[in-house]
Amino acid sequence: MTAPSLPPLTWITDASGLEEAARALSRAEAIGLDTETTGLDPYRSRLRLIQLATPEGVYLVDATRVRDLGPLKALLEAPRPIKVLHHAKFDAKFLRHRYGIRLAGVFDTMLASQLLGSADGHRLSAVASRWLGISLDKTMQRSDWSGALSDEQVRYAAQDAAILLPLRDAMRPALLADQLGRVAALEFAAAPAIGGIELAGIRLDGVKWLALAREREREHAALAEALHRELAGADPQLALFPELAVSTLNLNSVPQVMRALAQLGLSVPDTDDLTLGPLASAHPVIAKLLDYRHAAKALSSYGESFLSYIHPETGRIHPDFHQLGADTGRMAASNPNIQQIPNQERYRECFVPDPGRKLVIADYSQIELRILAEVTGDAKLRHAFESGQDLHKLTASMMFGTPLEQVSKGERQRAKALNFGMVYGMGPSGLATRIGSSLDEAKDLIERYFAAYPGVRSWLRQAGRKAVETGECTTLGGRRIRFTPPDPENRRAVAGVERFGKNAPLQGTSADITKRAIALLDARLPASSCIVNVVHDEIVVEAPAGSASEIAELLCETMRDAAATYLTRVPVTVEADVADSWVK
DNA sequence: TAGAATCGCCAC
DNA sequence: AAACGTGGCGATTCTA
Repeated sequence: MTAPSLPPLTWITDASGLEEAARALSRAEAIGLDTETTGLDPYRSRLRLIQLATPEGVYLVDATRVRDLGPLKALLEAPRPIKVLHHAKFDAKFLRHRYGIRLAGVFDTMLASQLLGSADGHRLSAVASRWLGISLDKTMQRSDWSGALSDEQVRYAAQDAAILLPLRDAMRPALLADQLGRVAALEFAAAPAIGGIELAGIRLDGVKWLALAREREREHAALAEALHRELAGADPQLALFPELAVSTLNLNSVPQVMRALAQLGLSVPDTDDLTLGPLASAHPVIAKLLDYRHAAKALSSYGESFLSYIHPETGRIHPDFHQLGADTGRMAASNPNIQQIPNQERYRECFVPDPGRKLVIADYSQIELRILAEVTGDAKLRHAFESGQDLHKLTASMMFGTPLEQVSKGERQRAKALNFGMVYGMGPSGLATRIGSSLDEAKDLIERYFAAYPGVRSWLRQAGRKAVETGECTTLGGRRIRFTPPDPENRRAVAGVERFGKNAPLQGTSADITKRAIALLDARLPASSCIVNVVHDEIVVEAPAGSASEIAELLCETMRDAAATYLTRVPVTVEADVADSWVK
């Protein structure tokens, strides 16, 4: 379980050494690539070492002495040799920021490990141990890399790069045996591009945001005062000491609010929006409580504290994107979660381009329903998209036998709920709650929906069954989503897996498409433009004002190309807008 | 008392 | 009791 002996080390401290190394490296089929930095933030930390490994030896580039990586640029940006990295996004960000190098031809052992779906733990040490039976000492990882390096640091740095080659040799056959070659190529190509998105960040107008926050603070305070009066006044005991009551009742506490409501004669099983919403019209205090919670949420998540995410050096927000954040293959984001900014204009208009530039906002229209049409092959659903007509209206027309031009608002609304519900594996009771109908009515609607789209019924049934039986779902991009099959006796667990089995291939294929678009865009966009945000089926690019309309066209075309890689029987529509803020 | 668990809610 | 999928996160409450 010890590390193999280290191949010879070659220090690179000047341009001629680098050129010689580049010649040797370009002959390799694959090279291990790793970097050591003084910190995690590309804007505030420096690259200290660049380690490049071949089976013959490891080159150590002293980045404090070699400022120009020119001789390596072509090699790092070309598809060959393969660059093997662990968590390529991290190194790619530094290389792009410090040297303008757009890393390509990547094999990422971290992503490979995640795709292979082994147990948790995808750090290099865990992966090396799992695949090579080697124990790596990572104590040097967080050591001080800013000054002179100890022998131990150098050994550690070289070993991290050297280990990547045998690691790839071990993982590649496993990926191929598991039919994961296609999705691995997709993820590997997207990784440096996603690093580019983090590096670019997105500008937030702090003045505007703060004004919005202040407005909400006033709202919040007024609602809190009114609620305290109404809720505390109801308690005969507390009514004797209203001042005390005002200071003790915590409006953010579910049990406390529940008790206070009970004293008003309003006993509720839950205090969430779904439960209280229908009661709001009859009870003003509940309406006020919901308003209060809205303001409280706005303030805690999207108040003044949000400004701390603005990077002092760039003046922009640089969220973390988790490439394989969801089991379905979707990305997740954090610090902040840029994918859950309120969809209201007053928030979104605070996200702006630099002066003289524009935001180009593009999104796929109803992509998951188009994927549903593709995978089910349902002739009517495919035809609906081919016709280019209003899908929900068309669905309503088929469900209710109403001529297209006579479809009522209510009919269209119900058809829309059905269309969206199908993507989530919704059942009769879920639909009934959603649209406020009886269970029988919901059952009738579902029956009408499946009568309109018979191919959808059979596919969904099969997808649910397959997930339960095999413990696996697949996407059109070749992604395999594996999980422990449910206990057949556990009806709830079985139902849950059935719903997942219906949704995951659709959501996951959507992720495949968006990631493909990200990778293609990174290669096609001119250097003056960059992707600044991605929200599942939406891509935002910042571009010079003068070329924004051309970039919009390029964005649309590229997103369509990405979709066409996986959807061959259904047309895909992309809508793009050029704007001065993140508002379409 | 720190961290885990839970509730509630934001997005697509 | 549950009730349509995927996440992240703030505030409160629980737990060791």
